[in-house]
Amino acid sequence: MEEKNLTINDIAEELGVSKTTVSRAISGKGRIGEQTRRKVLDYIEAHNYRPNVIAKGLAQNKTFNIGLVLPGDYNIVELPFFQNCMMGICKLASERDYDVLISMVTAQNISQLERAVTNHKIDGVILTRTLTEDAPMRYLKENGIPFVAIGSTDDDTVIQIDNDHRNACRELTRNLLGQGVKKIALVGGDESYIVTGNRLRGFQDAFEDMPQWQGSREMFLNIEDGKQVDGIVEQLLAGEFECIVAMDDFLCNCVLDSLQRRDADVPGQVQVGSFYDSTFLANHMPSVTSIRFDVEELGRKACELLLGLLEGDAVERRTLLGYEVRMRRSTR
Amino acid sequence: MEEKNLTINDIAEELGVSKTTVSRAISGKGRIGEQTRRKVLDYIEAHNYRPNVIAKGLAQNKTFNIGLVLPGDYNIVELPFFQNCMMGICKLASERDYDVLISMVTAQNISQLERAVTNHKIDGVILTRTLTEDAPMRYLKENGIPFVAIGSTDDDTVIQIDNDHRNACRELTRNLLGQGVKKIALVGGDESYIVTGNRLRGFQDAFEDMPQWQGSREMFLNIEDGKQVDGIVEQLLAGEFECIVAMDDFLCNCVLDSLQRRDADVPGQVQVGSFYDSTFLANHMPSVTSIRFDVEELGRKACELLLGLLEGDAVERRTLLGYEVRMRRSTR
DNA sequence: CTGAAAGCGCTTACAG
DNA sequence: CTGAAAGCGCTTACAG
Repeated sequence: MEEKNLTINDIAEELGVSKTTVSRAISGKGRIGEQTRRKVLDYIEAHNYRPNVIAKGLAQNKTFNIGLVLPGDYNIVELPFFQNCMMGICKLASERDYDVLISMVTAQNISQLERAVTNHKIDGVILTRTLTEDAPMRYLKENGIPFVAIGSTDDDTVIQIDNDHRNACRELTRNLLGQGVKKIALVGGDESYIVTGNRLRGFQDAFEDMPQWQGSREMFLNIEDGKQVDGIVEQLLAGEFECIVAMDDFLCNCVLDSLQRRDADVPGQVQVGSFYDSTFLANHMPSVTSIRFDVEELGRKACELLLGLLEGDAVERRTLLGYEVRMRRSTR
Repeated sequence: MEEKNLTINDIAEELGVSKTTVSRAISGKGRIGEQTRRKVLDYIEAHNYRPNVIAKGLAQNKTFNIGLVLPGDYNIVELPFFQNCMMGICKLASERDYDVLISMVTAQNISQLERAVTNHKIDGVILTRTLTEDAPMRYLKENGIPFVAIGSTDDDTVIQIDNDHRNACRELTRNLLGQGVKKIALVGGDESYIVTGNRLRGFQDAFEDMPQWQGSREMFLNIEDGKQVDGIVEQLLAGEFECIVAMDDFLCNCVLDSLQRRDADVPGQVQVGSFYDSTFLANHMPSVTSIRFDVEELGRKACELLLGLLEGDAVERRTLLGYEVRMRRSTR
């Protein structure tokens, strides 16, 4: 069990070859006789030797670690997103023999990220969200660290990957309008999140798509808590709005709570939809119309981009992943 | 900005000393003249040199990485727990110049953990939960990897740290009984989670504490979803139970939903409590009586234990952290 | 107090 | 096709 760690040196001695040869057999780089290769590989297999990645890294000036930046100041409904992202990233990294090292940052404090970088512990970084004023991103750019951003940003020097929020919201909204909704409202969150802008644009796109649509619409942004939502809902009920779309499940949940407390029937009196399905509302009664993204795949692809970047591949600057609009019982 | 990396060698040359001396100035190990030390340290400060931790590690046969094992198969309400844990761990690790490398495992697949270990990428591991049949734990023990477990286990050769679930549940239950509840039920989750057993025991302790208490109690375990809960609630309402305690916020939420659908007033007709406050129900109306733990502190302490272990300190085998019972409006 | 040398476990020109 | 040697950036006996 506790067999002392085999090294490339041990193997070389044991097999009567040089360690150069052993190294070549393992890496597959450099010419080497087929027989010698087999001999080495067989030995390795038999003694299940695993090269020391750290030493390899030192020699190649790499770490085979990628940094994953996770927000320390999250909203609870965002958690499944980060978790699924992380899963996709970890899986791909693992397949390619990289490891994932995490740095938790807040808007005010990115010291964990700085540490990982200045300590030479990572080859590149994945950002799991983008802000309009993005400290981690700025830091990485200034220091020339390779990174990819999950989320969107105007800065098109950064490699970014995102779900197509805009078109997803557009399609969901269009569906609603197409069903004859005449008074519709949008409740959205923090505008310092870039995704908020994208969702908003998608919502607006839908109206441009349907110039024949007649009715009134109302938009509320930077809404933070249930209290505010409750006020808005009160106002909307008074105005006899028939449909409320929330930008995410947290807000949507607030809307539903508020409607329930006010005895408004969903979807009879008011239809409700969410622009982001975090699985929070999956089991809600009635089930809520929303949009589904494959977040694990998003993480996986992001990681693939970063590894490509690190290995010098030409890499797509901007990747947009699909979506799936799910009309459920909270709308008609 | 893109100044090529300074090495210990560059500094030695620049200062006309040996690299041994530079190394000693940095590490503080070995005798060294105060003047030389200052000189080196000043130079380092001025050029803000950071030693290459990887190289240091190679020389010392360490990595300065700890592995964090996170479940890939989680229930959504557990997420804030893992997130807060991670925060505490990352903060302490960062302070001590360690990094945190994550492995996501499931009951069937611990390959990410195995990779990190066999690739020599970590010095030790933190487990973020314990199961009765715990594959990661078994693997770590078999391979002699130092680790600490967040959560409890019977195996007292393992270093473990946990919140005092048992006493917390005991106190909460006692409060309820003390208020004159006569028919009380417990709804609990998966018994393969050790914490389930602890909560159950705490619940039972309360009755032993109050032998004078007269009434009926009912316990339901291994409950998985809202459907099952709904059935139980129906049965309990029929039996005129006045209090339902759920083992966690997920189940509690199911209970509340079910009660609401059945028009049962909380706390008027039925009082409701939760044995674990994940912040999910924090904003619920009415606010839910439950137990609060300082999870970030838990993670922090766990990390402290592991680092102590790695540095050869004598380390407490079993650490139990406090709790806070919060009586709220869902009970009287 | 200080330094030369060997070593950690790999890789990679260079020479043969 | 194969190997001796130098090197990645540190540490650490050992000697002085």
